[in-house]
Amino acid sequence: MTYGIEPRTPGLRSEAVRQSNLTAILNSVHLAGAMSRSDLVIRTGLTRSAVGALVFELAELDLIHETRSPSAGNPGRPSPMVQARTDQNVVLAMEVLVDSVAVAAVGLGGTLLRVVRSDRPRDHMPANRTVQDLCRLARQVTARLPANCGVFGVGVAVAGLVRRSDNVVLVAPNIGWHDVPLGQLLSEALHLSVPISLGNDGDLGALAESRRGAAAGLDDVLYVSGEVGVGGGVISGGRALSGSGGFAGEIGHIPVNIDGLLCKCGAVGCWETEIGEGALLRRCAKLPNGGRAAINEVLIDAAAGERHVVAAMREQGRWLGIGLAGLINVLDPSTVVLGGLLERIYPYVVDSIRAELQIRVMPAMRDSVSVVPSVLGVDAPLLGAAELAWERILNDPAAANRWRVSATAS
Amino acid sequence: MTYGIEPRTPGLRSEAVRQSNLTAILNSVHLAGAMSRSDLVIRTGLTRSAVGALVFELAELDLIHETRSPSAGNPGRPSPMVQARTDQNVVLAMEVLVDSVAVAAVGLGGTLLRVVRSDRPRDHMPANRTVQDLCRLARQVTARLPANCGVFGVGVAVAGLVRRSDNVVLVAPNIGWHDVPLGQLLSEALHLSVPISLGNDGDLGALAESRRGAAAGLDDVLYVSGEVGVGGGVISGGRALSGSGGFAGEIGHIPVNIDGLLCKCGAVGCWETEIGEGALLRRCAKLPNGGRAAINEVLIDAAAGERHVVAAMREQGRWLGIGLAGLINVLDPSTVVLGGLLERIYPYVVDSIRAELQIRVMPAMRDSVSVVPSVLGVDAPLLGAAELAWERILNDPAAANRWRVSATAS
DNA sequence: GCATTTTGTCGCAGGCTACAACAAACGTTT
DNA sequence: AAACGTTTGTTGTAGCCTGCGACAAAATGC
Repeated sequence: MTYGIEPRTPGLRSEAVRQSNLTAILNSVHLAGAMSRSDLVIRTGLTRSAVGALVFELAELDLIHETRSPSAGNPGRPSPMVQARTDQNVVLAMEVLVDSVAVAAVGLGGTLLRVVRSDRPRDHMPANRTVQDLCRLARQVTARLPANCGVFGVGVAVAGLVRRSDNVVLVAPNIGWHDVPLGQLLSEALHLSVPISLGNDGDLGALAESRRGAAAGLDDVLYVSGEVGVGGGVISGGRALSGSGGFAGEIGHIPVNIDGLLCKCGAVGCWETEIGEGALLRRCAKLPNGGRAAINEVLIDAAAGERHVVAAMREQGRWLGIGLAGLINVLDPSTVVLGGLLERIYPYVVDSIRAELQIRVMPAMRDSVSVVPSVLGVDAPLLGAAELAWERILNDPAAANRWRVSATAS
Repeated sequence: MTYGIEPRTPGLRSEAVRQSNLTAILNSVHLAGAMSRSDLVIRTGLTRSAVGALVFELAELDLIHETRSPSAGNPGRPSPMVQARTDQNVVLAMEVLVDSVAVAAVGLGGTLLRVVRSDRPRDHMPANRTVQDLCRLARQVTARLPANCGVFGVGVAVAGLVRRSDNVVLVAPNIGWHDVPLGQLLSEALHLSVPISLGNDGDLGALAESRRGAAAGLDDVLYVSGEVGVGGGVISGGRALSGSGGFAGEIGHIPVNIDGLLCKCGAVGCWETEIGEGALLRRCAKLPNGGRAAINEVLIDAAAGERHVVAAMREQGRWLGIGLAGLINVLDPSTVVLGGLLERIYPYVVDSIRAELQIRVMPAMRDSVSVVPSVLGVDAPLLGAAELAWERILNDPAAANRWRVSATAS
């Protein structure tokens, strides 16, 4: 349901059709999993001969392969299954959060092949230490990949504002970074001559949940992730909402309580001050800097039904609902996905959220929106970073061999 | 600066290239005005021969025509100017606001050829009366069109929530409508066998300002229009943000003042209660229902520098800034366009807005966003409705003759 | 084992643009 | 005024890509 007017359209040459159709096929098996060739014919609307040629080309590129489909009992010649060559085509997905870093190999098709996480203190951390950590984890991951495995790129989810044009982390307040050229540092340290793409962890979490998670296949998704800070991302019309500088989705700092508390950002009454980790600990009379341990205590108390913790959760949910209501009125998502800390407290806050939405969201939208917990959990940003890294290949599969690098060469 | 991953891609046939390239040419002269054929070659990246063939086809369809370009003093063979046949190709643009209706003929290229407005009381108005009014105005407009003029469609901007799939106005609180099949009613009453498209006035205002107004050519625009209610629209990545049901952009009801006033929508502290017409009148100690006359008085007082009106404006601006800050943090627009009442009070509120944004918007965005008044003024929703009506032709120019209807035939 | 159904394959036709060579129309220079 | 250089429209050929129709292949069911 869009105003389908296209923006400035550059001219197309006839080869663009081939490229677009290769993308359609590869994207199908990447996102929807293995399917038969005749499924692809239906999905794309192309003819059997066209799909045949396209599948052949992708198989030549070693991106997909065909297998005999198990006879399903139908009459007629069986159509071979087309599936992504997951284990021979991977990207590295990395994650730089406030209190952890992680590296994973993600196969074409979205399979998480190997994951290595490493917790770290919440102190401010110099960038080169982080780069060293990431490289160490990356070596652990690549060492265990099969010999004939090709690596196509690196995607990095960062808990901060990222300038995508040159892969610089402009600000990562909770990590203490400022104008860190993370892309360049990684590229020099990794010894892997593949393209590196950075993205905001909230944006990439949203991407992952809308592709493979709680909102799989949905085109209008709001993802809210409460970690130390509150981040999020918006998928609208199937595309990530990026904004003019790529900074869209800074939902932690929408003003919701004008008479509220001072936020780390300098303003008063940001949403983060009411729904962040600190707010929950405050309401439960715990030390606001108690970190993960304190949160775990709170969750245990909540599960036990402790009266004042349950009340704190209700209040937390009320503020969650207030902020969500505004966002829903602006964005009209079909689904709101709650991740991070918000996923963990979901059962205790969902009722107060729904009550608040019932009051504050315009009727047409309040009946259609659903609020659900994340299903990808902590893996969401990693899987989103992988999607980001795959983008180049998916948009031009014919050029795959130009980007493929042997995993063991590093 | 987008995460350029495309959503589900259907297969393309080779004719899609022609269609896309025709669109590129027609869109160029529609949006950027007349330009030479060699300009089109540069703009599209196509070859001279391809552009030649495309321009020839569009001229055959009577959508564009070529004129000898005035010799610019350069050496070389002069390139003919290509321009839209504005006066032979029009759409009807209609507008249903709370206290006025309007109809215009808008030529290809966006020229406002004829406009007829009609004010009306702010009472609730039955839909068939409005339809009659629109038809009367439409006859006045079409009667004065040239004889050989073709009409391609009707676009309607409505101050309410619109379901675009079947052109039904779900709710228009200030007009008192509920589930009105306006598209169907108009289609029966107009006796014009052209497609009708409805859109929300805020969304269409945003579209117009981002195409031909204060944010012309910009891809990430937030448009806020304070009329009786507060509406708005978002252009993101060059596309109108629509949301899952097409209801996105209901920015009047984001919660900003949790201890504030009861809104007509039933919630407390909606933005509309702080920046709407009623809020301004309240702060100036006027009757909240004084309507346009009272607003005019306030503006005269403000221009005269009356102390308490200026103070009221400052407070109005502060709340404008608070709400805008949240929206900017979420959407990262390059430009915020203020329309309707907000355009008229712009000079008196802009400083308080800027001050508030300075505190509340994240650093990376606050330095890049600009807040400007509308340049299309009251015509913005009409011009947006016209863009909506042109959409079909722009996306498939070769089918133009299938949709063209003689203006005098009605 | 034969009919039926479904699907892959092959050759030809149609549509579209790139490319290169040529022609046309301008200003400039001699 | 004529020759020259420059820019641009035009024309014909080649290359790319998909649709279409006919045929072959591989399954089920009687």
